[in-house]
Amino acid sequence: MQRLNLEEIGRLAGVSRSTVSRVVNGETNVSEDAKKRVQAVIDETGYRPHAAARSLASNRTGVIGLVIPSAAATLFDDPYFGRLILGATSASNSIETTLALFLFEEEADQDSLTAKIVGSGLVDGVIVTAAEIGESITDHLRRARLPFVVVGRPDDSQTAFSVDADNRSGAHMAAAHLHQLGRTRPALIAPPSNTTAGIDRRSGFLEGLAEAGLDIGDRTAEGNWTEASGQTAMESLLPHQPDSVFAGSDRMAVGAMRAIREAGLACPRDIAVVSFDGLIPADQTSPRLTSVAQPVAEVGRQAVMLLKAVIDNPAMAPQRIVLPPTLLVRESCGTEATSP
Amino acid sequence: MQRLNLEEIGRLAGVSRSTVSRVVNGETNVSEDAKKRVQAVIDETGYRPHAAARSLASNRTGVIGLVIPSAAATLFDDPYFGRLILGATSASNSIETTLALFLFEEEADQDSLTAKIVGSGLVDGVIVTAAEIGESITDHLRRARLPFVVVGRPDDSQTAFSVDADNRSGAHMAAAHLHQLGRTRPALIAPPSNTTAGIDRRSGFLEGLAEAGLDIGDRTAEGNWTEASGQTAMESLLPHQPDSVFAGSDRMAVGAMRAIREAGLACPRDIAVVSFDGLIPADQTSPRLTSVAQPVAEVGRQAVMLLKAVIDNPAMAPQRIVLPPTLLVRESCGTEATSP
DNA sequence: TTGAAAGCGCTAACAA
DNA sequence: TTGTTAGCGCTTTCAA
Repeated sequence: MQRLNLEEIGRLAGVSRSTVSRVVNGETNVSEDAKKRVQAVIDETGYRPHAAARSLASNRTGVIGLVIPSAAATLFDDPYFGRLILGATSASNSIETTLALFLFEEEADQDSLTAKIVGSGLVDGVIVTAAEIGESITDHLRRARLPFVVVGRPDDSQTAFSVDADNRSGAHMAAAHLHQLGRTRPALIAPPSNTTAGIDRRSGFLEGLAEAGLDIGDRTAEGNWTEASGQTAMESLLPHQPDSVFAGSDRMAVGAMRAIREAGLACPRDIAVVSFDGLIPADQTSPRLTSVAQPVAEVGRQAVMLLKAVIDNPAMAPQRIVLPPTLLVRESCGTEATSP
Repeated sequence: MQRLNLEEIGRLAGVSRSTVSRVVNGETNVSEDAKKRVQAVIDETGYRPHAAARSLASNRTGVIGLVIPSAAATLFDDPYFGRLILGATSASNSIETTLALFLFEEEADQDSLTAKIVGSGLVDGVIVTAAEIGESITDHLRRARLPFVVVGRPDDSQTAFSVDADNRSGAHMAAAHLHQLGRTRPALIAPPSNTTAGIDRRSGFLEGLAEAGLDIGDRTAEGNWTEASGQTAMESLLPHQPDSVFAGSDRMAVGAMRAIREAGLACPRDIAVVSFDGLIPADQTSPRLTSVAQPVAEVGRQAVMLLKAVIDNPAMAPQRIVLPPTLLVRESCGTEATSP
């Protein structure tokens, strides 16, 4: 079984390899007749262009990288990255490019992997998930002139391409929801303030509160995304007698609900809970969690599409795509306004 | 900024491009002196070989594929694939190869994606997760003579390379554990019988029971991996008054525990629960779930290593690697034997 | 609209 | 131990 090549297809179709190449690449300057003959031979033989040869000649690999930094071990405990990968893969498939995954496990990996990514010409561009503020990867990429798109909010949204969920407005919605239901003593379990998502969710929530004429007082604590931290935070909040709480992530909300239960209080009666993410299956909590759902897969999809655009047109002006979250109203906030 | 190539490095080091190539590829027939000079230039310039050119000349891409079939949307709700990807990526990084991800979302994708994978010469080999019995992907791969390793138990373990957790012995351990704790009326929530993992876990459990002189009676039901199915199964089991249950997956166990709780029974007092997977965080259930943990990341790692071996030595004899699970004893079975 | 020909950066067989 | 040379399969001018 030997590999078919352009020359061979050309021979079978009675044209030169150049013409076959033109047909394969959908160029227009080919006669209908030639095109038809060539296509027939291709279909018949199942010919597929050789990726490496193509890359070498065209300087395009048809591969994009998805870079996920930081200790990934914990990352997969929540469905976020799975969803992101899913969306990105789906979009990649739809545009005939393949997705390569790069996980940084340790700090040490970062430099060597980055060098490998930019140096080998293996990818046409990369998508970088900006987990924490102050990444150096993007610097490397910029220096190497390798097209890249950031998922999240980059430090310099002026010069970078990025796709993000609208954390700010999502958190704002959560505040409005609590207010609508008549809650007057909201608390906040904020996500880490060393992440842009954390910063945006916190400020969006406070903004929403202010708009509703509500005050957070000292009913605020910070968690680190985990369930345990949500529980601890809620425990520290209980003495301040909140009647509702916004947890900056589903997992922290789960912890918070446990704290509420263990304190002998009821959710939503005593304390309404709303969270951010919308990633955990509805029936995994009781009562089912009301949450601001961010469109994670769609973020992945759009990131791929944006990256493709940048690759195809390197002169493109920086662009930031912000995708709206949706409020999933379930039972953890109740559905009727509490009487004041 | 123009790309450095072998010729250029050779010029700077005063040798031919062949010698540089030899140094880069760690061949031994190079004089110490030449090697040193070349290496110095490489370090200085940050030269990296061009992946595509290398592939074209050597017929090796340095890329392996990880193929995850079936509707992936639901797959990421449990941490299994995340862990697998993690292990595979980590191993790939350690052997200087990169991992490309191929997800089949729909049946339709399967053929076109498979054709793309085998036809384009994009990968040196692939790892296939065999979710369900009767895959046709492996047939394609075999026909194309593309090296592949199956994660799970392939239909024909005689002729294929595979890596798997020892589902059978793991389930066996679960049975022994229940017996040791003095439980005499065990029930089984079996995983789907159209998966090899499901078959193995069921038979391993029954075998363990038999060995302990216990009988399952009609205390058996089948789930479909989901929490909801575990709950339904447990509900159907309750009338048969089991004093313990083995759930074939963590998620089904969570559902089962909910059914137990909602029936007004206590776990572990009335019914001990042991599950398989060990994937969900311990404190996510109450009581914390006793589970047979399968080494998922390690399976991914070993699959990569085995694939590399096959790629490097195509004549290798088929090999199956089975990794032992470990019993995570927590509280859902109690820790002391119940009095008979 | 077509074909001829050069060359992408590398490996590997061969010769020296 | 080293260098020379011939491709790998494709894209892409350029000329016809």
